[in-house]
Amino acid sequence: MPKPGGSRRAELLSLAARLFAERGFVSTTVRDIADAAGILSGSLYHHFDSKESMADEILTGFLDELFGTYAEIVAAGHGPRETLEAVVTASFDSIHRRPAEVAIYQNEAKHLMQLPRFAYLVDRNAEFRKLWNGILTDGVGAGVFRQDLDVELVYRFIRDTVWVAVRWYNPDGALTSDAVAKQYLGILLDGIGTKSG
Amino acid sequence: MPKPGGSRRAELLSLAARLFAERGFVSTTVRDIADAAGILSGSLYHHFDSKESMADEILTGFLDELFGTYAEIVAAGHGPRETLEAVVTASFDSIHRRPAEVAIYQNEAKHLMQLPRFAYLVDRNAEFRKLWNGILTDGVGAGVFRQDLDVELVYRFIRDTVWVAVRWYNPDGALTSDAVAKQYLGILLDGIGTKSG
Amino acid sequence: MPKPGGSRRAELLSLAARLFAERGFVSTTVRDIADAAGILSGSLYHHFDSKESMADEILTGFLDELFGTYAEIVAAGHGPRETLEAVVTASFDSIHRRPAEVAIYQNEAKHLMQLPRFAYLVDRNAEFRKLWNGILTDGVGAGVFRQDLDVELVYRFIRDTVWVAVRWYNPDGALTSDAVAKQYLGILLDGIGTKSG
Amino acid sequence: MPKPGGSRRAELLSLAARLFAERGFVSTTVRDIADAAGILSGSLYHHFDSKESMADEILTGFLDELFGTYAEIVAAGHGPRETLEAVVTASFDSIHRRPAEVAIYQNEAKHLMQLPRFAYLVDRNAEFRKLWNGILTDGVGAGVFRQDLDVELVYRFIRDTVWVAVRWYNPDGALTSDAVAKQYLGILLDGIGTKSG
DNA sequence: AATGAATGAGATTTCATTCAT
DNA sequence: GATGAATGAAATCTCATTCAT
Repeated sequence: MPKPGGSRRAELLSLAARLFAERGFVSTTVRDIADAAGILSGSLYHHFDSKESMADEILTGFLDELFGTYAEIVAAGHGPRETLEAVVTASFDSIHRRPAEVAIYQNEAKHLMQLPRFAYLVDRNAEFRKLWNGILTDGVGAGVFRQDLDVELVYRFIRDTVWVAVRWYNPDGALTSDAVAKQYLGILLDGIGTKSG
Repeated sequence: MPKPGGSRRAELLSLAARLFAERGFVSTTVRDIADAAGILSGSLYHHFDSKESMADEILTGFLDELFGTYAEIVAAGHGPRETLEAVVTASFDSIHRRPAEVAIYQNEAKHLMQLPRFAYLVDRNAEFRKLWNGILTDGVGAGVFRQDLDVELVYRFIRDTVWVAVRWYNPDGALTSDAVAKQYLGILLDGIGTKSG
Repeated sequence: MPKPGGSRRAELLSLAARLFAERGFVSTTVRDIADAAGILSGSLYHHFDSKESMADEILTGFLDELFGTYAEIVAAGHGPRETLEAVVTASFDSIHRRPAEVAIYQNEAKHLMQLPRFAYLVDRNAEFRKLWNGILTDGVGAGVFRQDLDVELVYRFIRDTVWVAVRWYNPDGALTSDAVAKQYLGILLDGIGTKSG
Repeated sequence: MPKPGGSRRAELLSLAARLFAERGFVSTTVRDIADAAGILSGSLYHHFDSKESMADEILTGFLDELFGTYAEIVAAGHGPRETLEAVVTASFDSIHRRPAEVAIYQNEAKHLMQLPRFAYLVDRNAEFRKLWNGILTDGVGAGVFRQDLDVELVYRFIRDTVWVAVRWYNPDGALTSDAVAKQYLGILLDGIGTKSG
């Protein structure tokens, strides 16, 4: 079980992530992954001790990176509006750079979370909620966001809209993740209606 | 194979829908459904000829109803803003009334769509896009929505935000689907920012 | 369980025979038969107590008739050659009149014979062999058939060639079973070679 | 899925062929085959992807060999009588060497042929008919076979008689396939009747 | 005579995983 | 690092049969 930075490991994880994202965790067979890697399914077990552990490693790596980025943004100490813009932009950027990982997180977390080994997903969810909800609450308190918002509801709307974009966002397309973020923030902050609408 | 319309069939479909929504289509076993119904798994095949055909029937029924409602709204002939409000409200209402069906549509359509028997999902998607995109385009043309919108992008944001709500909306909770719709439309049309923000 | 001459019974047996002949006994489901009769599979059990008993009744009826005919031929007391011609002709005729029954006998007897309830098939086989083999032996003894024949082998060749014809003989075709019998007897008795061949 | 050619595969196919021949394709369970091989039924799927594909491989292998032999005979360029003798003898020989395969071809082809994957059986049948029918037609034209033969009928009689022999021929018995062939050709060419008969 | 619902046994197949080589 | 063969558990599905109504 070669643990440290084997590049073969990384390749295999990347393949697995792509397949998990495309077909779903349960529907992706160990043989699918092995086929994609050009080896036999049994051979995968020289690298990982289970299919679950692949998903685990994929998610852990992704979440560590994502929350690291969030931490940096918070550490910068900007106001609620700028912070919101930054986390939204960073989130769309993570969709751009790690689409497979985001998709797995989006689609599988709910089910995986129920397994003890994935308990950390529950914690990450709580952490995530605390961060985003906090930004909104601060913003309402600071008067930069409307006073009549149901913060919890707005939090959910934003969270879902941002992450679900992984379903259609194309990393190779003309529309950059920054552009998507800008458009979304425009709508979110000012609405789609005209003054007269 | 009893005719569609038998009440036992409907009961079983309802149970299946709930389980498919909770655990996912692939992870729900035929035995799970049979257990829930208090019969043996083989007995289900007296009513349906496969697990797939259960999903088929669930989705067909749901989509027929949903698009029927949409058709009525369009037929009413209101302006873009009112029409948008009506379809958003109707969509949240369908989440309220058919949460399992919406969840299945959200979570499984992408995979099921690839099977020939579910080809109609592709058509429904196109129909859906045409309707919602059309409302937005009309609204921009009529000056009730901002001229600088990327309509396709806004369409996706709205679509995703509305439907993904099925993940957290609780039909038995205090927050009604109408209230959710109102909040969302408020944000969508006017943004969360204050004038001064 | 209506036993005596119900015409519904006869209809159902006829349907079953056709299906057993076409698809094979094991591959024909009770539901196939019920479908063909326009009733539900459970309803068949008002007429017969099992799928096996249908096959039983079909075979018994057919064999009684066939061996009745053979008995009449033997009772006529003709010479070996005429008797052989008569049983061959009668056999092709039974293919004409009862193609489904013959096909079942041909294709399923080997397997059914192993079940206790079909033990009579073994007896019938022995009876059949005794009759045909006897005719050939008599013929060789009487000098109407060649002295150098391996009677057992010739018996098998004739038996197989005649009965296997059920696979291609078409009761509705232009070629009558009598014509087929004549052609076959011509070949059998005189060969296909020319004197000079 | 190991490449065709693995020796384990060949062993398993041979076992399967024997069982298919004895019990019939549908009545032979995958477990029967696995039991005979001393492994679990699921393990068979390491080598073959379905029961059907086993039958497929068995039949393909057999037919390739058989038609190869026929091609050699035709290529030898003998007259109709010698060619007929050669193909009949070769056919009885194939019953001797591959009794299981012949039995499967005899008993199951009719049903398997209806499946798309076994469409080649239809082609082989046509090829077979063309060859045998051609020999007979040539022979009638050349005057070595009687002028009054219904060639199509004779073709069927010969075909059936030869192949159906698989039902009783015993590869381990005293009667060799060559002896059977000689007896049959004797009857076929000269008849069983005496000149005076 | 038939329906509608179910049983229960067993079939084929899937697949993560193990392990000797 | 990989192969090739297998396990074992569980999945979907089939189907003859039963039985209350």
